[in-house]
This record gives sequence, structure tokens and C-alpha cells, in this order.
Amino acid sequence: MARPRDENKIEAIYEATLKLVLETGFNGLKMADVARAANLATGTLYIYFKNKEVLINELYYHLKKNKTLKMLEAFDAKDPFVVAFKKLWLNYLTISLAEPERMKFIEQYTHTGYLTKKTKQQSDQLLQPLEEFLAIGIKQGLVKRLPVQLLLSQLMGPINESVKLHYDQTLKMTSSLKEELFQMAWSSIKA
Amino acid sequence: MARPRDENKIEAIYEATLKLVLETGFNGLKMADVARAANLATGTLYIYFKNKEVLINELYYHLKKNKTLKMLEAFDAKDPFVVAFKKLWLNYLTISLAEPERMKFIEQYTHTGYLTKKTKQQSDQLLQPLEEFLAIGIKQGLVKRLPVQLLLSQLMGPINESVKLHYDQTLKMTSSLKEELFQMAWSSIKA
Amino acid sequence: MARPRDENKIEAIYEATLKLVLETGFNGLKMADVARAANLATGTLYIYFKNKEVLINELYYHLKKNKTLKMLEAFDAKDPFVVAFKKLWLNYLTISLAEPERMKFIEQYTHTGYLTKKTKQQSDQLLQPLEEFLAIGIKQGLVKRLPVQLLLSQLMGPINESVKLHYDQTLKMTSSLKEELFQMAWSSIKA
Amino acid sequence: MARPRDENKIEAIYEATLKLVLETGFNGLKMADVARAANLATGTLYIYFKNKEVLINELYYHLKKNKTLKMLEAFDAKDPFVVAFKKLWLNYLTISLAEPERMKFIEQYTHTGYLTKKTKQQSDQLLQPLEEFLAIGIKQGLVKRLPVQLLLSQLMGPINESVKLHYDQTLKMTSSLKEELFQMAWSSIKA
DNA sequence: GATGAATGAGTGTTCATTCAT
DNA sequence: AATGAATGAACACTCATTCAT
Repeated sequence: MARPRDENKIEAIYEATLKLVLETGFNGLKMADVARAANLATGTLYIYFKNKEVLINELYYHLKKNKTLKMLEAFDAKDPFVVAFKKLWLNYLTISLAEPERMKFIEQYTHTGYLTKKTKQQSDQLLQPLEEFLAIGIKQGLVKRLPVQLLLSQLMGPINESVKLHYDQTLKMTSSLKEELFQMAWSSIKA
Repeated sequence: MARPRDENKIEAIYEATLKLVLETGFNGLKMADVARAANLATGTLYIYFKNKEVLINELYYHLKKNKTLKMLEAFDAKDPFVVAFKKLWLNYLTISLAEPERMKFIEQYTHTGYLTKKTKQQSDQLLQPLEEFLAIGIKQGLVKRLPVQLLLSQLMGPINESVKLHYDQTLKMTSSLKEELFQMAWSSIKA
Repeated sequence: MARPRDENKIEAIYEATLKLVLETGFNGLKMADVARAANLATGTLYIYFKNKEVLINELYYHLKKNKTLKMLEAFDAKDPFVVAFKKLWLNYLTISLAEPERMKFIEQYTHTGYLTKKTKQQSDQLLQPLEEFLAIGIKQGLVKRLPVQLLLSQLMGPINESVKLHYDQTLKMTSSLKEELFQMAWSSIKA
Repeated sequence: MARPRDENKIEAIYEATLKLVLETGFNGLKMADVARAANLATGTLYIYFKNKEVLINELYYHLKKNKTLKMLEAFDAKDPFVVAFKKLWLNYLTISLAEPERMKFIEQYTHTGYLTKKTKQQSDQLLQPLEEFLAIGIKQGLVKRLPVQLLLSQLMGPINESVKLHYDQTLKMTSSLKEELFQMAWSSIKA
């Protein structure tokens, strides 16, 4: 059976799944509920996604991809490195703050065992442009000479944590705080 | 008098649960398996833990507590701030690397919805000594004047990410790399 | 379109439940057995009845209703009161004797706590036509001026007991005995 | 193991069982709860009653016996038949009304399958004095020439129903109503 | 393709009973 | 005898997936 092409339905399923996972949490996710929320019959769901695992994995990749592409929109090859870096960094933070739902979902499933090796690899692929970008910084002597994956993780870790604090209401993200956080990030990786 | 309640059993259950969660992942965890692995009858499990959720939550807190206490062992009030900070930071990294299982479990459940609000709060409580410690650094003008919770998250985020890379074999943690990472951490928060 | 909901199944479930309750008694009733006896998968049972309690309650009402309606078939508004009364009384006895299974089930669950208040009320509703009928007898000065519910209970109690004796083989119900019992019943309520 | 002799404990168990059956109904009855309510350890319960079935059966017989004996206290061999009959009849009604708990329990378990044949037979034995009493009435030409068991059932059925109506609050039992009911009963069986 | 009724393996939890102390 | 921790068979109910229509 070739994958059918009704992109509207796929989108509806993604929306429904996202919503339900956030509401009922991880374990509460039932295929029947997803179907209902997407205004489909249970069986129809299985026409579009072979099974639950596939649904989760594809949604995960879908969200991750969207997020990454969105972040990269801020990139202008003509900018000097530091300018470009700041634009990207801020953009990533902004996106993460703007779409808490999607963020949370990603977080939620990252360490679950639900995610296939393949999905994880594909997702990591998405970060390649960023890794290449950092490599340029290193070559220009602006960034610490460390593995790009490590640098990336050191950048993303703090951002993700900040966003969580923002969600928890532990902290309100202001633009001056953003600036502060950026300074911290840059201080940590600059050569 | 009846057999006395055997407190070793609790530890056995913790071990078994930990082992199984890591093996089969979150969803695979079956109470019957936990019981078998802990050498108990199913029913016995329920004498010690009211239900699955409680078991998970208590184990989570148990691990988090142990880890935190272990980290704090490195603390000596007589040390100057920066020395104490480095000791604590390195200790946390070392512990995280040394007990990947416990680490992974904690990570795995942190954002899952399986964890009660209460458990989360109690777990956060554990970090209070560290927050107070950072407050001293601020007072001494050594650390950026930012909310301690934020500082803490900016410190832990990168460590956790590094440990993950180490697990994934993406990266080998050497002592020179540790030093490097520490420098990055310190650079990011120092005033 | 999916398979249409098969209303025969409900009847099959009723039959199976009835049979099993009578065989294994109240406590022995297992949902899995009911399903098997009705030639269904366990899950299917739960499509038609939300849970065990609901199944029992609906079956109870179903049987009670059938029995009551069957009894009322003997009623002809043109008959003089005493004639109509005798017809109804005999009819009730005959039906009770003819369908021992259904009778036993009803008896069995009437005082068990398994039955919802709602079910009890609805079941009592069924007797209303009889109560109205007795009210006519009172108005005509033929029947003792007592609450109709009381009269009804005084009539049904002895019938039920007689039927039980018949089941137990303590007693064989003959038509002359029926006549005798009717005389007793009528003597007890006639004005 | 000979049955131990601590009659206080046996009584406490009876009380507890009775109370719990009435509260939680038939299915809710748990041996552990009975033990707790009787201020005993679970194991102790099993010293006094081999198992749940035995407990239920013995309690049933115990209550039935008490009730019957109490009723017979009203009997005076010197009374003329009709006087004695009325005394007994009223006494039975009064007792039934006075101890609704015990009554309900008996009713509840009568049709449950929990009760052994043996228990039922033994319980029926208890009624023998009454059957003999009715036989006298027949011999004296005062009572209908019908099997005594039948007569008895025709007498008890209505009383039980009346008591139920009283419990349900459908009806308030007054002494004039008692008289009325007695007249109905006597009318129904008198020769 | 779409539907939703049907399936049945699977699972958390209970509870009568046993038994070590 | 008394205790209550331990046992494990049992069971109601769920839910991913299939399939008849």
C-alpha cells in the first residue's frame, strides 16, 4: 500500500497527536483518541501511519525539522561570523519560547525508547548545517577548537534549560535576560 | 510475631526497576517483571509500593537524592569560592559519568508526565544547598548577578549534554576535556 | 462502512450471562466466560456493556421487564375486577414456574447490592400498571384499603415462595394447588 | 486443629462481618477488612474460621438460629392455637423489624451460591418446631389442610416483604398496620 | 480509501490463604 | 495462639491493530 497523499489528514493527525500527548502525557496517548481528535476513524489512522511507533517517530522528525529549518532562516551567509552566530542563537531561543508545545513534545520523547535509532540519526543530520557553521568559527580562530558536536551541545543545553524555566514560570524571559544569556553562551565557547 | 518488614526488599525493588527500565525502556516496564527481577511475588511489590506510579516516583527521588548528596560530599566550607566551585562541578561530572544508569533513568523520567508535581518539587528542594552556594559567589562579586536557579540550569545543561555525548560514544571524556569544559562553564557564569 | 453493530449480540450476551450466573452462581461470573459463551472476544463484550456491573443491571431490568409485560398480556380491561385479578395472578404464577432460570436470576440479584438504585427504581416502575389495577379494586370496595405497594408485596411474596418450593422439589405444583393458593391470596387481600 | 474456644473473638468476627457486609455489600467483603474490624490479624481469622465460605455459612446459621429461637420464646404450649399463632406471628414480625441488619444479611446470602446445601438444610431444620405447630392447627381443623412447608412459606413471604418495604421507607409500620397484616395472614391460611 | 466493530493478548492490581516468626 | 508479611492465581478491563463492509 503506497502512502496516500492527503496531506491535510496527515497534518490533522500531527496536530491531534501533539495536542493529546501534551494533555494526557506520554502514556495516555491512545490511537483511538488521536483518530477522534483528528476527526477520523481509527482504521483511517492506520492508512496514514503504519502503527503508533511510526506515528510518533514521524511526528518527532517533522517537528524537529520544522524547528531547525525555521532557525536557519535567520542565517545570512554574508554576515560576519559573530553577527550570524548571534542571529542564529537568538532565533533558536525565540522559536523555542514561541512554540512551547512542540518543544515539550520533542523533549518528552527524546529519552523514551519510543524513538528509533534511525529517527535519532535523521534528526541529528538536521543539525549538520549548524555544525558546519561552527567549524567556520573555529577556522577563523573565533571559537574554541573543540568538536563541533560538543560545542553545539554546550550551546543547546543551556537554552533548553532556560526555556524550561520559562515554562515552569520560575523565570520570566525578558530581552535583557536574553542578552545576558547570549553573553554567557558566547563567553563559554569563544576562543 | 510475623516476619518483619524487610527493608532490603525496597533496595532490591529499586535495583530491579532501574535495570528493567534501562533495558526495556519506559513502556516495557511491567510490574510482574520487576517483582520477578527482585525475587518477589507480584503481590509483595504492592506491599512496598502502592502502585506503579508511586514506584517510579520514589525511585526517581531516591536516585536524585543519592546523586545530589554524593556531589555535596565534595564540598568544604573552608575552601575559597572558586576552589569549592571547581570541586563541586568536577564531582558532579564525575558522578554523572560514573553512574550512567542512574543518570539515564533520571533524564528519562524528568520530562515524562509520569512524575508527580510533588516529586518534582521535592527533587528541586535537593538543589537548594547549591543555590545557596551560588548566592555566596554572587555576593562575593565572583558570579554574574542572575537568579541562582538560572545559573544552576546553565551549569547543569551543558554537563548533562556532555555526558550524553559520552554515552553515545560520540566523544571520549578525557581529563583535559574535563578541564576544558570546566573553563567553559566558569567563563559563562563568572562576573 | 464498518460492520454494523449487531443487536443479536446483546441477546447472546444476555443468554450467556443468565446461563453462567445460574450455573456458577453470583461470584463465579467471569466476564471472559460470558464472552466465550456468547461467542465473542472479551473486548467485544465491553463494546456492548461498559462493565460487569452495567451488564448485570441491564440484564436484570431486561428480564424483569419481559416478565412483567408477559404477565400483563393476560389483562383485559373489559373483565370485571375479580376475573381480571385471577387471570393476572395465575398468569404470574405460570410464568414464574415456566421460566425458572429467569426467575432465579431476578431473585438472586434483587438483594445483593450489585443492583444500582436506578435499576431498582426503573424496575419498580414496571409494576405501576399493577398498582393502578389494585387501586381500582380498592375503589370498587373489593380490596382492602391498604397501600397498593403493600398489597402487591403481600401477593408476590407468597407466589415467589411457592415457586421456590417447587424448584426445590419440596412440592409439586398441580392445578388444584394453584387454585388453593389463589384462594389464599384472594382471601388475604379481599375487603 | 480443634476449634479454639475464645468465644469473644468469634463474636467479634461475627459482628465485624455483619457490619461490613451491610456496608460494602456482598462483593466488597474482604477477609482482611473483617480481621481489621474485629481487631485481629488476618491470620487469626483463619484460626477461627477455616475460610471465607465457612465464615459466611456459620454466621448465616448463627443469625438464623438466634432469630428463630427468639421467635419461639413467645410460644406457650398452654395457649389455645389461635392465640399462640398470633403471638408467634407478631413476634416474628417484631424481631424482623428490630434487627434489620441481621435480616438483611440473611436475605442477602440466601440466594448467592455462597451457602452450602448443608447450611441450608440445617437452617430449615430450625423451622421444624413451627411446622409441628402448624400441624396441630391443621389437626384441630383451624388451618387449611396443606403441606406445612407451604403454609409456612405463605406466612413468611409476606412478612419479609413487609419488612423490606419498611426498610425502604416506602411504608411505616404502625401497630394498626401490624394488626391488619396479621388479619391478612390469618385469612390466607385459616380453614 | 474510509469506517468503526471486532479482536484478544496483555497488564496492573487485588485478595484469599499460607507460613515464618 | 497470634501476627502480618508474603504469596500468586485470578480477573476486570484496555487498546493497538485488523478486517468485514
